[in-house]
Amino acid sequence: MVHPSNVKAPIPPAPVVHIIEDDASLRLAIDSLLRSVGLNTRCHDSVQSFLDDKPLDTAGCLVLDVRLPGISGLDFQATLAQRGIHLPVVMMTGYGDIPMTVQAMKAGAVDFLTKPFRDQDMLDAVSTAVAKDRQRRKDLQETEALRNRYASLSPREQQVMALVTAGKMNKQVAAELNLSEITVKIHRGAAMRKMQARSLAALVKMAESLPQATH
Amino acid sequence: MVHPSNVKAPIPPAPVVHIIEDDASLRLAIDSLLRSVGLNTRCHDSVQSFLDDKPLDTAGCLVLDVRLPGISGLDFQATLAQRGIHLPVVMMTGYGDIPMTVQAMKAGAVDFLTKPFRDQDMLDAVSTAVAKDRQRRKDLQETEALRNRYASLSPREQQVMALVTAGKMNKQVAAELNLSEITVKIHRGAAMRKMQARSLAALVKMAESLPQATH
DNA sequence: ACCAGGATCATACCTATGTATAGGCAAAAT
DNA sequence: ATTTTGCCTATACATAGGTATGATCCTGGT
Repeated sequence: MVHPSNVKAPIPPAPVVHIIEDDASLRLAIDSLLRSVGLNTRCHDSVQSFLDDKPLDTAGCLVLDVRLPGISGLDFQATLAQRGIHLPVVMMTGYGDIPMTVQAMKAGAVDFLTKPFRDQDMLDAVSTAVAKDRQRRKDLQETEALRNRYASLSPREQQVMALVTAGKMNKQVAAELNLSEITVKIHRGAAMRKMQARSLAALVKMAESLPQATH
Repeated sequence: MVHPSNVKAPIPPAPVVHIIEDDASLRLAIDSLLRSVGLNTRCHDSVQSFLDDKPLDTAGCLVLDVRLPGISGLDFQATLAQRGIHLPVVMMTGYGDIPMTVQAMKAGAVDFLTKPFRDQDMLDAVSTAVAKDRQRRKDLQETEALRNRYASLSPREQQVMALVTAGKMNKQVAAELNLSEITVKIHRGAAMRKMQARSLAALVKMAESLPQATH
């Protein structure tokens, strides 16, 4: 008999906190703090080390020093965005000033901690950041499934779906696309089937949440 | 003949910047700076003065000192939220620290300027804040019109609309509400008319954007 | 050469939806 | 007391939507 957890457990996704900090002792301190509350961690002494590693398939967050060898943590935020890495960032600093803080927060940092910080503050920030990433991934997963289904529609079916969800009647769609009404019905039915929409209302809602960017 | 601007001009909404700063000279400096670029302003030396005045019917923003007589600017942010005042806030400080900055930004401040700041920084922040408020008011206006129409529906019509926009067929709605199908059709038709929806798709979209909170 | 899939259309049939007309009932407003 | 309003129902008809069957045409790949 197999242990239940190997059979039906959804397996808690085990978030990974990526620590990027060049000071070894602080890095280790954060590492053991986070591990003490059951979080998985990956330690890096530079951004390059993180970029080479990047297991981005699991939820998590970044804990990032502002002052890093070679690049500022603030600039690195921009780099992350460019590369499509959307892990929430918890920023740390020893010698930060307010403009720096403002910039980091505007760029979407979850928190900005000044060294030395209290353990609890770090834990709270990481907890918030991880929750944020979980939510983001959940949303992403939902719309991705939708996109896949949408991509499986033939060009015509996509056209018909667009007009139908815009509120047009079959005959109007037919007129706009120079088709017979019966053909529109065929495409419409195929779109409903492929999109797994059991009602027009459901299809409209899907169409609504489709145009969302990749975040 | 009347001047064209008095006839068909949509009248630029004239945003108002509310300045709350107890230091008279700085207050005047900000006031003249903002007026120099054509913005309307209201000056206050305390939060009470602002709360007594509050012409909140026009778009605009708040320029707020962190240290104010009687209350901290940070606490005042919470007060504003409680009172349903959603003007974007540009925070200023002479002696701010990073935790303070983080808290203000988390609470939604548009920017956090350290005195002395450059004129251009203030102008940029105010410009962003005003644009934000314009967008918020625009969104609000749209959903408000929708809410009014929804409020004009009878309870039954609202029920029917909810089920119909959830994708149920008339007969299913009838079963759930213990009605005859024909009655559902009546309510459904009335809902479409009152909501000014020319198609089911339109009604579904309206239902989607209705539940939004007041921001 | 052959086949699969996409696109097109037709006939036929059934179901779903919309509206008009007409009536009954109860609560609230005038 | 009367009117209005919301709510409920029915019959009848018209339009819209959905699906099945069958067929033609084209294109890209085996």
